[in-house]
Amino acid sequence: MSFFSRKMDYALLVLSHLHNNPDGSSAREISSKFSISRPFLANIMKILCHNGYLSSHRGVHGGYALIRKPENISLSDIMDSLDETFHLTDCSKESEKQTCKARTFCPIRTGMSGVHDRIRTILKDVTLAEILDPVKTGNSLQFGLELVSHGSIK
Amino acid sequence: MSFFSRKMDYALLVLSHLHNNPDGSSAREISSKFSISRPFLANIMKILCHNGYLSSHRGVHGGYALIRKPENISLSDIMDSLDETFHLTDCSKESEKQTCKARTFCPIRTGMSGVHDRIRTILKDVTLAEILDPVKTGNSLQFGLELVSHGSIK
DNA sequence: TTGAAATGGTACAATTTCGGTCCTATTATT
DNA sequence: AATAATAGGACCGAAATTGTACCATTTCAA
Repeated sequence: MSFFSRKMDYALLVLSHLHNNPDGSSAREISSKFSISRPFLANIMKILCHNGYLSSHRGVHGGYALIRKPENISLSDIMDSLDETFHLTDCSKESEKQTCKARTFCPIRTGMSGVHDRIRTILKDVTLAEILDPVKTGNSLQFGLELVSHGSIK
Repeated sequence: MSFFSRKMDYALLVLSHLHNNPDGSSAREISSKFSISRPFLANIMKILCHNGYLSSHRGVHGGYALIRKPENISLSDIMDSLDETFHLTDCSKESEKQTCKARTFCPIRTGMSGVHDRIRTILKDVTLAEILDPVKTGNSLQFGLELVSHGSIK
């Protein structure tokens, strides 16, 4: 399985596309451009709109437009909006009936929490702007270059 | 969903427990100590053994023992052994029929790759030793402290 | 020598999550 | 009036995760 769900991928695509099309676009247009299921994409756009990322306009020439600045949207924000808040383990979910019977003497709980925070820090730091233009942002410069030489995604 | 599967959690528990019990232990013992399904845990221990982390000994007083040093076991290693190699997106899986039809013009591929590498770096850097004793290792010191003050896992 | 306790291997079943569909209502444009 | 779009749901099938079962083999001890 992948760390990012398809919902998350598509949300990023939507936000990206709308950033490049300031006049807005429709679910039909985006689904066709990226060969994605239209109803599925529509669901995601509804969510993004509901969470304040997009403005919506009904009717024949309706559609969505991006209303939040990419610099102010973190990966963590988006995941939260999609109801996919990051958790390293079940244990790190705060609410929920904690079924783990070893909490009081769990030998890895503290150590795992450090890892949790390190990954969460990345997700909070990386913004949509950085995803869209990785070279311009200082934070990701090294990694953007590393990508090219390593070619971890081909 | 959690980033780490239950398999991964249990594997860490096993490795941790065996580190604290250098003379070895059995699946029965560990499953009972942590209130975990014995057959399920047994399956995981088989895998860990098969991948060279543990030595096994059959028979009445048999069991498993840790044979690799915690400092030489990264989270990434364990995930790979469990057949759960980290991928940020489907796109970052190299083999597999790449079904994404937007590869050539995907606006987020490069940016995502940077994030992929940053998380992968953490998973490769963090060792079992660090999980077991987060304060002693320099790398995680800051995060170990952050944990206490933030209390992200309660 | 027999039985119990352990691993080895593998197949199978239950459950949950994910990815996606469908339907109806509402709004806006032409 | 027709069409194209969003709004808000319920719903479903497939796949992954999680857990079980079974049987064989090894080892030790009574």
